[in-house]
Amino acid sequence: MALSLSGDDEEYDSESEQQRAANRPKPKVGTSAAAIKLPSNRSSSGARRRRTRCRKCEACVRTECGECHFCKDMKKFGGPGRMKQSCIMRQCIAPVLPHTAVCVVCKEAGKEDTLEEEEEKFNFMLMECSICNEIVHPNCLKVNERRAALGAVSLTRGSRMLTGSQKLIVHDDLKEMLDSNKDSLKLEAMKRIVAMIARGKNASDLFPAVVKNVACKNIEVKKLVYVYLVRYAEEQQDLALLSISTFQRGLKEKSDDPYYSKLLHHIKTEEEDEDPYEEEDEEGRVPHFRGGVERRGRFGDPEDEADERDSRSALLNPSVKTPFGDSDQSLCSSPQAGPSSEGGSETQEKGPRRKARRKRRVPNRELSRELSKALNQEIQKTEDCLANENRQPLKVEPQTENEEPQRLFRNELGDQRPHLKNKEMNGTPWELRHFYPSQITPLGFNRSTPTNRPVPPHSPPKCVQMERHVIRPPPISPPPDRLPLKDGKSHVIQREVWMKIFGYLTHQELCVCMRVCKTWNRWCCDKRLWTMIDLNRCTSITPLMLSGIIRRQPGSLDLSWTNISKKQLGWLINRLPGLRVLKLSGCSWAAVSALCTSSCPLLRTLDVQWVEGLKDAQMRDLLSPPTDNRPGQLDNRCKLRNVEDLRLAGLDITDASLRLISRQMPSLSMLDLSYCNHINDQSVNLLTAAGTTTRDSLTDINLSVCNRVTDHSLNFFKRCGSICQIDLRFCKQVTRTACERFIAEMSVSVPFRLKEDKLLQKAS
DNA sequence: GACAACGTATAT
DNA sequence: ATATACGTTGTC
Repeated sequence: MALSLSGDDEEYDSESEQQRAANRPKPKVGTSAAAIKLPSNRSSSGARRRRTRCRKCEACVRTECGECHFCKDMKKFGGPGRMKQSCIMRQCIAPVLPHTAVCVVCKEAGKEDTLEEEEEKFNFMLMECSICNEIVHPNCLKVNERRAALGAVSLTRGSRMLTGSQKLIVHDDLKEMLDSNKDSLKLEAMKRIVAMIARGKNASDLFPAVVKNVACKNIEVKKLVYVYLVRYAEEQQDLALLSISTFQRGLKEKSDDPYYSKLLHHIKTEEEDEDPYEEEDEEGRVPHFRGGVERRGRFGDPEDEADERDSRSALLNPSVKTPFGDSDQSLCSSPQAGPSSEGGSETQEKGPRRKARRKRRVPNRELSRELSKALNQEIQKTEDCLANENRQPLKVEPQTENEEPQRLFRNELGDQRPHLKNKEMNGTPWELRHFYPSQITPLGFNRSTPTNRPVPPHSPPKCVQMERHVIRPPPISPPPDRLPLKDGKSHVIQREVWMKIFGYLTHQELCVCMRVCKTWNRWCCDKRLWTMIDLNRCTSITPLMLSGIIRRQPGSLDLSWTNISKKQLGWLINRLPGLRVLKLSGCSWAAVSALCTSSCPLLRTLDVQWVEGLKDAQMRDLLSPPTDNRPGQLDNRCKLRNVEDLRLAGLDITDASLRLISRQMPSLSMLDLSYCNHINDQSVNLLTAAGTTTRDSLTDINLSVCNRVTDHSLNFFKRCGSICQIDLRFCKQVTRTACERFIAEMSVSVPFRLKEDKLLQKAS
């Protein structure tokens, strides 16, 4: 939106940015820079406050790793100290507002700590409006609203009142800014205006001021003017507006710009080019905004590739688009748009108006398309802004157990914050629909290993730069405590009971539930319901999915047979401090190699079976300690030192790898070496040799379909103190007799039995 | 006042 | 697109 302004950059960046731009060229900025601040604009709404670490999350309580890029820059680790960034392993996953933050209304700090009741907590915790950046207690909004004699209105309306109260001032400011001869001010004004439109506000009184800027040389200003005019023309059902002479003049001046020359062409030919396909017009313009259900069916259809980005933008931003009166009914049924009940009501509320408008159809199909395209570009910009918003952690101050007040805030106040609602509300279900394509059937623990390695899709999607986005995990127990009913009462069943019920549902079913209403949407996102995220064989891992994963902070993540890229995987690992189980079977070594540079000290289970290209050399990289041996770099232990369950089936590894494993993985308890053709008796000897830790730690070893393993290996296993299961099924050189002999000999100390042919299991 | 590090401008 | 630099904010 203008939309690109996502409200976020509305106040905070504008002034400081301008100054910065002016001051930047010289590396050393004088202190005067700070002095030139323009407090006037800032006063109309709060400057955005920087967030600070929560000090509680797993990342915050860690010590610096000393290995990462940022640590190495630090003076304490011998670096120059120029980067001034936090250790990558310590990047807070739930940043909070600084404790000096106070409510803009009552000037007091967050008070939720003093309260017991969940709803009260919510009402008295500090929250930040992402449009105006003001920090308020939701309760103070309500109070304000009552004072304004607006009657009993919802919190949602309350927030609108707050922003609405600034409208007059803002309008005057905007006119002034548009009249100024500074492009930067014009740009800022246009950004705000388009943002207002996106919020459903009437900006028609600004039309004369905006039109003056049609000829503005600044391309950004011009684009926004264009967006405004398109919106205005649609609103007024007056395409003639689009060809007003000033507008044309403005475009002509920039006729070398394909964007504008194309548009100009359409405007010029508009009159003679009457649309002969009026009936099809609907089809012609709708594709950009197709609903999710329909889209799901089309997903992956190459013919639709071109539309995909657009349709996705629309899906992500239904209410951004809404003010522009474009097709929208598809969104009503769109699962993406759906989870939020207010999203639905908003659409319904505006429905009739839009229907009426639709009847008086814009005659020029081409132009319509052009408009849709332009609008979608703006919408896309918004989406980008939303992505950026992740960088501004939304977390509000104190972290009670019921976290994510901002999410709540957004949902509650979402109506006039299309950009927020879209991100929070439909980002989730959108991703998740793609998490579980129906054809997915997770591979088991490799008993039915494919004879032909399934080919993971090539050319992984490019990973957006998300390095420094802060993505918050879900609340542990999101409010409200009970489902609010229409009559103002609450449902008799408490949230925790619902949670138990939700606990019985599959993730796919949870995704359906998330579309029911905003409360269910919130509840169904509960971290406890997503301890394990399974994306096995999901053909395309998208950035949205990645952020969805981070928000849920799963303990277990299955990315087997996906086309995840190295960058994506590295990004994920660095942001999943609590990850215990990681399954990457069938991925490329290129991707898995991300583990070489990322530290995941808590990882307990690593599944890298059937990873193409994973041989001895790669195992060495995977298991070798960090290479930095400077003083202070004391951690020379293996990056995967805490892995207890290692799955290496189908790899071309030899004794060289096993030697490393036996030395570097002291906690290794379960080892899967099935289908490893190079594994032989000597390998088993290495694993069980005196002095190795694996000798005592191994409880479960899978050597099925290892054709070089013979009866002799069984003798080595006698040395293992903890061994409980030895799987030698389908090992051609292992005999049943040898297994029976093993059982007989072991019976003195540990009773074993044959569970299946050549599958030895401890009896008790 | 020292230190940490957020958020963004700028360089590559 | 990504990496680097740094003014400035936040904490102690």
